[in-house]
Amino acid sequence: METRDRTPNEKTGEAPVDFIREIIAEDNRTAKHQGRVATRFPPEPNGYLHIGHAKAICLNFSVAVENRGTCNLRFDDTNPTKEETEYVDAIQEDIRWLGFDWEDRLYYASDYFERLYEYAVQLIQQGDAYVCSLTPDQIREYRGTLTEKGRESPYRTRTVEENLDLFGRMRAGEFEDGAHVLRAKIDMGSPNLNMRDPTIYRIRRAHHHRTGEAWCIYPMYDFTHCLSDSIERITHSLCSLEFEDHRPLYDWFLDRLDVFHPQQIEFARLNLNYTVLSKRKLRQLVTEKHVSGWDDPRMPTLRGLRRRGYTPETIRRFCDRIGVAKRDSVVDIELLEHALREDLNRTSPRAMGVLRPVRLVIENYPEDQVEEMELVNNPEDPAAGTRMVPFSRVLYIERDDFRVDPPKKFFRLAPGREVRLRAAYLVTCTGFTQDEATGEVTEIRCTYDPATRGGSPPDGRRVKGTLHWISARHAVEAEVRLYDRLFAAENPNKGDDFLAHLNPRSLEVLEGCYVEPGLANVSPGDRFQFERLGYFCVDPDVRAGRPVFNRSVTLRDTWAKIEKGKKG
RNA sequence: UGGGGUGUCGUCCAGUGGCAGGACACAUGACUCUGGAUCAUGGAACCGGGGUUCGAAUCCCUGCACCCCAGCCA
Repeated sequence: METRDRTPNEKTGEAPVDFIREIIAEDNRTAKHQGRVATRFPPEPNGYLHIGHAKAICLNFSVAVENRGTCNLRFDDTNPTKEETEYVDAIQEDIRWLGFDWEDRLYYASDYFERLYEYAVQLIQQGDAYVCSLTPDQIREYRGTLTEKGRESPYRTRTVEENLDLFGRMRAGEFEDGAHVLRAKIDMGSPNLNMRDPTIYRIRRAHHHRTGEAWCIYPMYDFTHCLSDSIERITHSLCSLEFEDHRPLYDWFLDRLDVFHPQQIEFARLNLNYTVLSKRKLRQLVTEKHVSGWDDPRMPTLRGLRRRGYTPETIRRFCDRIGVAKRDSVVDIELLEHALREDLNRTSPRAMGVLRPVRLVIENYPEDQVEEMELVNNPEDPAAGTRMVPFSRVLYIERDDFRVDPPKKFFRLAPGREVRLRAAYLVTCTGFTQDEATGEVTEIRCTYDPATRGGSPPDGRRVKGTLHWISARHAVEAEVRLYDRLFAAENPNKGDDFLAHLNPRSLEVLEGCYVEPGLANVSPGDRFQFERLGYFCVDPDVRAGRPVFNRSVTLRDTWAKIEKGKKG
């Protein structure tokens, strides 16, 4: 695994550690667990993993690796009505893609159902749990409110024998769904609602993705999670902030049962601006078809990011950079984009692609001549070598690269102006034709200077603009999908309708784009930097002979900024 | 009005009694056959009010703001 790059500490020169790594280091120092470090990533298989999960995955797995410890993958599958094998497969695939390995430590909370049942029996025997026959509404009513204490259930005083009998019959399927629940007997007067006799088992006749119909009672999260951690001898159980209130309960079960006691530590989950990360909202985007699926390149899911062209390295590096702390925060999406550019700049081969083509005719270039121009594949990586690209009399250039009436600081092509065609020749614009009705430029004409082959004028004259181009005769047609952020509002969660903030221009599909002939036979997942435009990734949707590219992210664009600034 | 948390540049993260630092973003300049990359420079913050101390982001007191909790979800 690559070295971490967290902010260096001035005094020690070492990467500072977050508060969790600090706690673990201290536990190692005091040999709390004989120096053993065991973490786990515990997803519920009821949805696809997203960038927020990546933060937790990176934390749990990295902390384990750094301490020569282990990180288990455990599916928290205690609610059969919501969980499906489709998700357990997808989750494993995504974690592997991210680059983490749980080796043979794949577990399911449902593996522990029998032991959990025995623990529940023990609780009953100790007088720490009872079967409650209140209805859900009554339970809620008895629970009290944030400011008022709760009242004890009339069933709270059932004898151990009666509870044992009832609980056994719950398991045996003698009761209707919802007729009874098993509750921990703690304190209805606790200011912490979680301690007001929480439900630990409910009757629910539903097909479970692993245990099938074997059970009709299922344990609740609070009971299951701490004991699963204990069974796996997890040393540090990392979870998000909203479980802070649950920690006393986590500890209570382990103390009452007198079993191995992991430490729960909470950290702030990731929030990203211009993004929603709640499973409910992501699901809604999919089911209501605001996106094409869980892997739509605009989705913050790992599958979406992958299809967009993100690399595992980018995501891991991003997670390293955002750090781990307890305060709620909203990370700027630009930091993610920066991580992507940084990675792709280093690794992506360059290519030329003209997205919105306009014909450029070189009047003094021989009609049938073709020259092969040598282009550098990656200036950041000399080992990537060079390639030959055909050049001829009729080319396509980017519509944006020509202006009839150029604004200040525009140093691309315009009537009378000279620019460089990348790695080819210097050309001077001699004229253009326009559509009479629309005013749209239909063709640009120019002459070239044969002495500038390769792009370097022998007289050393400076040319400010360099344009990318595609030889019309050799052009490969492509579809290009221009993606932008899915939401137009910085915080789409604000207000009661996040869909109202959808960015209407989050996807623009361009047909009739042209790319270098070398890109005729690309494969899904191949990444390129289209010079001067951005990073692009080949989509799985390739149709016969016509590649489809997704724009992962644009290049930083100083000119766009200048233009935008003028208008604003 | 109960309980649990959190407040440091625009954003994220450090700093744990001794010059408030890094990254992203922003701005300026250098360089450049990608208006990319790279390099240099700059502006920019300790929630408020008291107190302790030679010295406070850090310790104490007191306000304030924000987040989470009333599933038989996780």
